[in-house]
Amino acid sequence: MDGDEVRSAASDLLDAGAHEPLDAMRHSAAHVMAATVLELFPEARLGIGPAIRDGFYYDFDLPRPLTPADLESIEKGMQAQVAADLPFERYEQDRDTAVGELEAANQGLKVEIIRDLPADDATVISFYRHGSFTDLCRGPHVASTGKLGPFKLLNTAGAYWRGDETRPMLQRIYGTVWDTQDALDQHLWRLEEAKKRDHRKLGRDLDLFSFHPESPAAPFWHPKGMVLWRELERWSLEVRQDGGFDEVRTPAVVRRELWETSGHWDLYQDNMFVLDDSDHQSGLKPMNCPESMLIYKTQLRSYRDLPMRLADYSWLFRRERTGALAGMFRVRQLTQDDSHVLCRDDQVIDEVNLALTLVRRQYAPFGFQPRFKLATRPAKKLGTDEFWDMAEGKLAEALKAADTPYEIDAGGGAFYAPKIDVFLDDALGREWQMATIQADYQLPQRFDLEYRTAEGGFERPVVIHYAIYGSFERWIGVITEHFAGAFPAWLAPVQALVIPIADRHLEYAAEVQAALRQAGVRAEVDDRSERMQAKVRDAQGQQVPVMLVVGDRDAEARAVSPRLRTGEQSQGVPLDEFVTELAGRIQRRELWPLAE
RNA sequence: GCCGACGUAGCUCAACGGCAGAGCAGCGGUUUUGUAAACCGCCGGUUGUGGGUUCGAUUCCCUCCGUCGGCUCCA
Repeated sequence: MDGDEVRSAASDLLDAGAHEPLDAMRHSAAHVMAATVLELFPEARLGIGPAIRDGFYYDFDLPRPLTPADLESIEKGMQAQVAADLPFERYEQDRDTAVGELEAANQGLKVEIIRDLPADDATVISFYRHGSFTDLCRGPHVASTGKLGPFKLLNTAGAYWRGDETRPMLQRIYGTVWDTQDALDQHLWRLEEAKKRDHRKLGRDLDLFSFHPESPAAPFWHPKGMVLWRELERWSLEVRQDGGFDEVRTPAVVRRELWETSGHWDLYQDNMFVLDDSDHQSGLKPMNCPESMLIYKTQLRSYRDLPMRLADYSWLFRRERTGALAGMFRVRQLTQDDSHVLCRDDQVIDEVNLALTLVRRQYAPFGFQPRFKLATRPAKKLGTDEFWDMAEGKLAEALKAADTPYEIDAGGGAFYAPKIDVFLDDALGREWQMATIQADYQLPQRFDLEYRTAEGGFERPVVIHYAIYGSFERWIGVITEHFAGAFPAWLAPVQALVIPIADRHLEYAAEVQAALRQAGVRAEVDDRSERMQAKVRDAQGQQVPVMLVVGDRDAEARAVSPRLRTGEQSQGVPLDEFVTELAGRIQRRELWPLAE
């Protein structure tokens, strides 16, 4: 669930919002579920129950934790209500009556919602009723409970009342409902498929990385994972180099004074690993930017030096809260493909434009089509409205200059600057936020950066930050799930596996391997004393892009019989010809071989 | 950090108050094979940790560690 869903969930009762038929169905399903829960637990207090992407949830204050068996009985109760085909009826009440009735029904949480509604007379307190169940609700709903599509309750989870961790924790039940059985089955299949592709499982099966309790949430990279990492790194550095970047590297242990200057000591310390030495305090760096500021300041810069583009791929350390950790998606030690551009104010648009170009280029060999959102000023912000008008305007202009369609994420900006967020849709239709591009006017001020102008005066530069993969860790997690472990050949840890049919073919297999390696292909020989069929099976399991079966016929003709992991195979392909073709595809970073 | 669930061999799982088991993997041997699993044998465990209840705990209770689903956080 992403941030937008959270926001829409929280404002559900204040917002007519859902007008899609599917949304109405989902919201109605939440009511049907709440009705059943009240039957089973008459003392239950109701929180909120909105439609969300793919389904719905409802929050309850219950006398005891729910069990999977409870979910089953709730589902049964819901089925009964669907069978009864109870109509949904809307009615309105004035504020006092509504509060009185809800208080009588022990629904204090609902009372709180009403109390927080705007107090003007135009505010209508509307309720929806079906059967004996009524709920404070803006609607709309389907006509009757019989109109609910096929549904399934998925899981339960704790959720703070109104998303506030100082408030009581309620029990949330998630469910999904669709207009057809087919659509429901497909959704359940996607959930199932996501489980199979889980990068934590594939990372182990493909021997890419491991996690250990000795260093929770910090990945240990195995040889194959490291190959993948280096390929990704090589590609992103190539993109940076073509974009006019220079690479730098900065220390991990940094004294407190720097973080005080950057503001992290005050604002981010909870997320930092702080080290105490005898005479001073330090912090492991959670971000690279402050240190790049120091590099900038080692000389008096001229307007001619700008833009100065620095890439810093150092290790970062963030003391993430235990409950937030999630495989590669949230780790405590990470590496960003971090980019800082120090430029003049009049260069901001061009530099953001360049960033957008680099983002698209870096994503291309993965087959991703990024989508962009302009995240504008939040309620709690630094700086004047004039500043925000200017900063948002520049980002918008850069998006336009780069001919980039985008959405607006109103209020989604950081408190000190607007940003452009970049999103990807993976093979299962899941949305991931990856890159973020920010034009930062605060940090140069904090570090008192300046440059000599043509006129001999001093001006303050702007810093544009972005990381395109985001972090290597998270990127590897995402692409592992996107490709289900079947990485394109240019990324695959083993690109070609030579499979000799019998021991007498080992010598020729070694020749084939040497020819491949000569051409820059990561090639191995499966010299185990196994049947060829078993070697093929294992290679398929490891998602090796290309298997090269060699036997008598091949050795004699200096040929190979390739099999792609897609199942496609041919025989007697001349060795040189095949090596050239494969090496070419790898060098061009083709999205190959792909299942259908 | 909070709510809930989970933790048994390298992996996937069984046993659920009474001798801890299977498949795969690994190792040894046999087999030398033409495109998704050859055959035989062997090894493998202080049931995450510490404590409690019990004649007896993998099983029940508590602590801690870790993981998972969410919430919160993601300057």
